[in-house]
Amino acid sequence: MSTSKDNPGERRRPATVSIRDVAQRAGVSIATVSRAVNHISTVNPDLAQRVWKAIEEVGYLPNTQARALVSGRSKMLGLIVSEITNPFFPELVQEFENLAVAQGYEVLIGSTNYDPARTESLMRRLLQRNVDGVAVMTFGVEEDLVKKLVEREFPLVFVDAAPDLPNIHILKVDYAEGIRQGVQHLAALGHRRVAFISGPLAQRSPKARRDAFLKSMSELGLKVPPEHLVEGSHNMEGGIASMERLLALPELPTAVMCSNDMTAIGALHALYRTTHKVPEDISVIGFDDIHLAQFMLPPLTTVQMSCRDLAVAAVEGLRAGIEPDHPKHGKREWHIPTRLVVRQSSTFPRGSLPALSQAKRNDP
Amino acid sequence: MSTSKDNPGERRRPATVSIRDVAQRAGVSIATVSRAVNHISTVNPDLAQRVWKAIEEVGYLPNTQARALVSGRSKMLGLIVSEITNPFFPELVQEFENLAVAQGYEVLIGSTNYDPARTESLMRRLLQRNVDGVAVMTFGVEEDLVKKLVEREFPLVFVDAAPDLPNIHILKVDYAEGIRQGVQHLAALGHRRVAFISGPLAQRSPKARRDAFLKSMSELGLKVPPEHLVEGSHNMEGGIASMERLLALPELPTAVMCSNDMTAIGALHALYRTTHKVPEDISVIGFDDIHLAQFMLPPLTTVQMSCRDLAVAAVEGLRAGIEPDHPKHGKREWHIPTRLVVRQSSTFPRGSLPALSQAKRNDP
DNA sequence: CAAAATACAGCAAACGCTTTCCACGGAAAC
DNA sequence: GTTTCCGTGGAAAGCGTTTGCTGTATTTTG
Repeated sequence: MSTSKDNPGERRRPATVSIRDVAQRAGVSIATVSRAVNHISTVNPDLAQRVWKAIEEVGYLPNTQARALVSGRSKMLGLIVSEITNPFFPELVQEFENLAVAQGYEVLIGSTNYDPARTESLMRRLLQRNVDGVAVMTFGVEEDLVKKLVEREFPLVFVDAAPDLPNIHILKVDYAEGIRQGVQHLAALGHRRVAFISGPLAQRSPKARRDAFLKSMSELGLKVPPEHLVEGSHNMEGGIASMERLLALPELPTAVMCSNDMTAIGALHALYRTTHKVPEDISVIGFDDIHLAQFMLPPLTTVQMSCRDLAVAAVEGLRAGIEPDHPKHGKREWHIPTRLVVRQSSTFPRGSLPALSQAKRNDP
Repeated sequence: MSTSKDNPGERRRPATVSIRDVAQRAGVSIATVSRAVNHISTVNPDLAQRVWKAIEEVGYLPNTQARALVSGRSKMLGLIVSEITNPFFPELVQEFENLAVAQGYEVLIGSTNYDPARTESLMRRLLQRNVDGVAVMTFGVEEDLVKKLVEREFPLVFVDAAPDLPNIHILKVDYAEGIRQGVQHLAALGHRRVAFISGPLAQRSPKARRDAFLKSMSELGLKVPPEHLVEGSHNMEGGIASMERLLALPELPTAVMCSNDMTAIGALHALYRTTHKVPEDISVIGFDDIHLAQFMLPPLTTVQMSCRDLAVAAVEGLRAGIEPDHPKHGKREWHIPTRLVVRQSSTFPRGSLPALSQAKRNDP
């Protein structure tokens, strides 16, 4: 029956306004209301006018669930991140959400916290809620996570790497570009002993960053002794611990690159507690360029990976997989550039004059 | 017709497994499957067993949308925050989400960014998605935001203040408690000139914090000259700017309390750039106790407002409003305690000896 | 001016699920 | 042995939308 029956007291929970109320008010059938709402051209403009007026008057909001049921599209997207409390992700979430909402989608966010069980149940939740697609923005994909979804031809977006299957989109972050810029920046300043604090190497993306670092170093003929490669955890605690390990070394590096900004911030903190000055004694470079980076002391030189770029590609990728007539329908790979942002946490190594005089080359 | 009809090739987009597939597989009616899924006691255990087995085999996930449509419950909660990029909120979101999910709810998150238009459309989105309740955790409620929802008897949770209406729950944060502890802590150390950097005073909660500060100060007979009260913006930029204004004063305060941690962190940064040392020259106290606080240099003394407490109260409040037989059904106010966490950003004012003169340290 | 084409409102059938109603037994009560 | 009752499962009625089809004015065409 219509929600707006004669007995106004006997409603369900929320006195929800349905399409029938609008129809009654406007004196038309619900079909006409539906068509008016969806801007279907066959409806008489006068009638449409009347319908819109009625909608305004009764305060009607189309029920998305019912719509989803019949259209098979929930207009919801899943967004999986590894840790919402890592400052990079809120920035990404923000961008993603803005873009998605602008396209009429709602976003269901979940964080894996690197816990497979949690990830498993997260996937189930998203499927059950009938999301139209999922962007997996955790920078380290658990393999089994994919399988669950790949079977159906489900629109998915991954970062860095993913199986080569229809409707699986992939955001190829160009780590090499930005990291090479960072390494060359340091080398040009005269640094020869550059250490690297990585993320958890079990994950693909931290590994890719470290590899890019090693490649860039070797391109310049610079050696990286194994003790200059330490494994962090992509958070501040890991950055602090890793930096402390580096500081315990008999021969200190003159510069440290970090796999992400939180690690770099942790490194800065570890250094503040010592007598070593940043950047005079040790230069520090981060990765991500989170908002916080520019407020560090000194402001952090870092490799920027724009979360706007990431979000745009993710949403477009998803839409391309969902909407059959999306312009980029065929596209499956999206290039995400990175670039160095020089601030004040990097300078000449102590005792070395501008890069002209590479006087002290302790490293062959 | 049934999804599992004779022509298995002609499905809609995602080859979704429906309740009918399970029924067919288990050789029972869909009603039986439904009852088994919902653990209704009247179903024969043997049959239930068979149903569960079939569910497992075909990989069935109940369609939440369809469920919501008929039950009138979407099992989704709205969570409104002011700025997802403010580190306090991701921590809150995380807690809230964990609790909600544990109760079978999904969470739709939105940030207002202090923009009324954005807030307006956010509300509309949430209503349209049929969320069962909304927690408005932005610490400064826009009045008109309430009206939209209050008309229906919609479960709502607010922080600090809200109209006195059925199903409107309110999280009363006990600012006085923690802030008094902070002020007394400073006074006990010997501070007499304590400045306060507030949040945007147009909002209720920043104002409440400032009032709590003023009250605590006057309780101790300490005067606060107007120039020691500066208005920040609850972010780092505001903290930096406000601290700089304080530093330009002819007579500096010996301690600064801040309305939230990001402000305090900004203040710390502003101080680092000068010759003033924290805490030797100026003590700094924050509010919130975000994760970052303990990693500051020096680790930040701050008033803790547990976002776990907040999240628990918010979820319980919402559930109390949604589920008619919830234990706390009548409850409408929830008390959120705050307490001082002393770290290393606060100490004796320079030139003053330990607080012998001042009676006794009376922080609990 | 009749016939055909067009425009467009309304009916009714899904969408996947829950819930209510009812029929069918068998067990307990008389 | 008949009646009452209860546990059980099948059939059907929605939940709020969209949409294909039907039907009726209205307009265009020959």
